Amino acid sequence: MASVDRTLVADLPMFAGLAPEQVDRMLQEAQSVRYPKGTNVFQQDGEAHSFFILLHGHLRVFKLTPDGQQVVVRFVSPGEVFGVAMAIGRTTYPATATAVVDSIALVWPSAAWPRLVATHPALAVNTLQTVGSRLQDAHTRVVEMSTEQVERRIAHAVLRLVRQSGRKVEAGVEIDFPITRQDIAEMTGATLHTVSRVLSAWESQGLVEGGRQRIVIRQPHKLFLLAEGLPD
Amino acid sequence: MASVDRTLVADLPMFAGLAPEQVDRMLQEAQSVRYPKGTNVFQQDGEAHSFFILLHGHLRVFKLTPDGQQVVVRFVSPGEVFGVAMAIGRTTYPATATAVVDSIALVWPSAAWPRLVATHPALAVNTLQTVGSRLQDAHTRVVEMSTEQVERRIAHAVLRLVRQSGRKVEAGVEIDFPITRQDIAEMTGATLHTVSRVLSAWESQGLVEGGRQRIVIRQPHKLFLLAEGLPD
DNA sequence: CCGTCTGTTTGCCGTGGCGCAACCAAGTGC
DNA sequence: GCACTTGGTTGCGCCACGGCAAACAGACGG
Repeated sequence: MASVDRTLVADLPMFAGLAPEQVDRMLQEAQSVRYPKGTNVFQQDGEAHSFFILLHGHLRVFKLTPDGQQVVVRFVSPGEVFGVAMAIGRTTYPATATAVVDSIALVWPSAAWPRLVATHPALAVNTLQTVGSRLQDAHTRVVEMSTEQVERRIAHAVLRLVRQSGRKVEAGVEIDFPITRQDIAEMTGATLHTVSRVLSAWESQGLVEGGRQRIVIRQPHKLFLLAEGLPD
Repeated sequence: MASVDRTLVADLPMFAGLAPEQVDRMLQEAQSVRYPKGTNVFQQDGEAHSFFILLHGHLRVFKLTPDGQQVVVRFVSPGEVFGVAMAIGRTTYPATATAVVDSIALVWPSAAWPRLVATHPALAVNTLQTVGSRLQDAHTRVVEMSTEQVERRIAHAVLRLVRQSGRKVEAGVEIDFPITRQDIAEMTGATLHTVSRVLSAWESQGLVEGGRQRIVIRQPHKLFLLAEGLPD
């Protein structure tokens, strides 16, 4: 097992309040695992054997409904903790996580969680903050889905992706992993068709420019105004 | 300050893993406060000075959008922890909590939280589980809003209310606090009018019976089938 | 007991966005 | 280089809901 350099991860919010030696000791218990593009890191309803920190790549976390529809819960970026099912009192994963590009994650056995939090109480506190902010995100999403129409929901979703994974390019800001219109649809409760129409409209206004699994935001501020429903 | 009998609250999930004396000591730091019907326990964007356990009554927690629309986040029932903004790393409350009936809550100053979790690590673990299950609820709601049409969403909302606060009466199961069609609308992302129409339709099928701020479910199983989209 | 207020019901109409279908374009594998 | 697959675009018709409007009924205060 290749040991992971502490300096890569010691600054993550997950490890706040832990002494460097403590972080080292935790890292020694973790494995670093590769997940090639398209593979599942864990599966909905599968036994929650592990929890993770993403080191490299991007994951798509989604729920599958009984009738086969997918709903994207979130995208995971490097540095984020995920798969903490055990910590929140579950024995199975509530969703599936798939690598959208080749990815690498640190993996701990869930069984180690109780001992780890007992030894490092800060872990529970840090995880509580992480889960708490996800709860707020989820509530924000509920509010948006309750009160906004599709175009604004899509705008909000795109802006969130920009904040989380925006990369500056010549033309503006690009979302730095492959994402389809279908993905955006599954994030916003819209259909592929509607998302496509909206993005096309934005493109013709010079707001964004698109491509296959690619979105570049040319005028983030304009998009923000649109998301907030303000006149521009 | 009236001291609260430990036996009333010691079994709550929040205090799991704490010794009786520890619970006693925590209770000594809490105040028991009355909130008459219609008053706010805390306000959205207000400073998160306290966290709470509801002893008696029912609260309606909602978010207000910039344009004045309300979205109900949840209803709080006796025994539940709420207002844990500080624990999840916020300095202000993300929503408003209003007493829908005369209510009583235990109140701790948020400032005491860091010391309390340091002394009783189990608190962080228990809160993590609570927040975690709320996160799952929120995700369930997102999935429902993304994939189901109104009638099924309303059915799911009503069934959740039944599970949380159902009281057996002669005619069936009644939701044991006053709730309006508008409330249901704000829980499901529908309008008052649509909710009213749906409930009327159910009533004419003998599924439920309604009244002013009152819903009695006469055939919970039928409603469940409807919620799951199964033929009956 | 009456006026008022708040919650509810119901009809009618308009429409946002979904479903379907056809077509197109860019990768990808052989 | 060509077939095939995957993702994207766009037109058309429809319908589930929302918006508006009007009327109603139980609760509450004076």
